[in-house]
Amino acid sequence: MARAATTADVFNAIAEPRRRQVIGVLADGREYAVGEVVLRMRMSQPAVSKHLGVLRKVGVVSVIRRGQHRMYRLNAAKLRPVHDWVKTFERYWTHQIGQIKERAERNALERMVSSNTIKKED
Amino acid sequence: MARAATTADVFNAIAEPRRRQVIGVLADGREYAVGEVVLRMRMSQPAVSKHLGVLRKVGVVSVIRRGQHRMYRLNAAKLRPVHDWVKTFERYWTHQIGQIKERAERNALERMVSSNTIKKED
DNA sequence: TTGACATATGCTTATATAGGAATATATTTA
DNA sequence: TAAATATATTCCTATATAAGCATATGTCAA
Repeated sequence: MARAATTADVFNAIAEPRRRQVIGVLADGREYAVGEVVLRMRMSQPAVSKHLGVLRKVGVVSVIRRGQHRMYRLNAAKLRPVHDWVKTFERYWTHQIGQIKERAERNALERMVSSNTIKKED
Repeated sequence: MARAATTADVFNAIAEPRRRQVIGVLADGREYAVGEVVLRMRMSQPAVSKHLGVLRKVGVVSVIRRGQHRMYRLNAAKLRPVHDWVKTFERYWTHQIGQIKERAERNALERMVSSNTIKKED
């Protein structure tokens, strides 16, 4: 089995740095024509178009046509699964780091006691 | 240029669902032997070993050898770049959604005015 | 209609998977 | 030493890039 497609889900889509950069351009919530994105990034027009295409397929951006332009807009809500998933680890670096470390070590000891490494003492 | 390696950075490493699942097992901060992870997931031992290998290369997990076991532990701090990046979009779904939408539309209108679509009226 | 402009798409190439199966490499125990 | 146990590694294959280049498609303007 090969790697999942970049369009498989948001996690895969944002794995590419250039794509996060594109998202960064749209981050102010305004809509941008492809050409405007190209100007703000050091990338070719086809490359930008393709990245926008991936982001569109996963719903992270939406498009509407206006004249000869295609206006792209960020649909930040689609980033929420990433946010929610990684947020569950917030506690590991938000203050009480010491406490958490301690608890982990205490638990580790607990497990050692019931591990086969020490089964001799049974 | 091909897709970046899964070991290129955290974003690529966590793109794989199975890998997030492995992280989920280690999420309590305790250390786990490979076999324990295998038991908690419906995956072969080699598969788990490989995923752990990727996570180790990007520093998301650390290993220590204890007897014939390899104890893996989550190093959640490495997930922080993901957290920090996606956190900047929190405002889009945390309350005031209406306001933000409004602002975006107002800006969109502003841009329309100076766009060539309406240049006729010049 | 013709040309200028904006954007998407097709093609090519090098590279990297993820998982299964088999096997190698410890390490412990009898 | 041999068997058992735990984990890593190798080989295999189908699949999917990302970027550059050329080109197709669509739209506006004169």
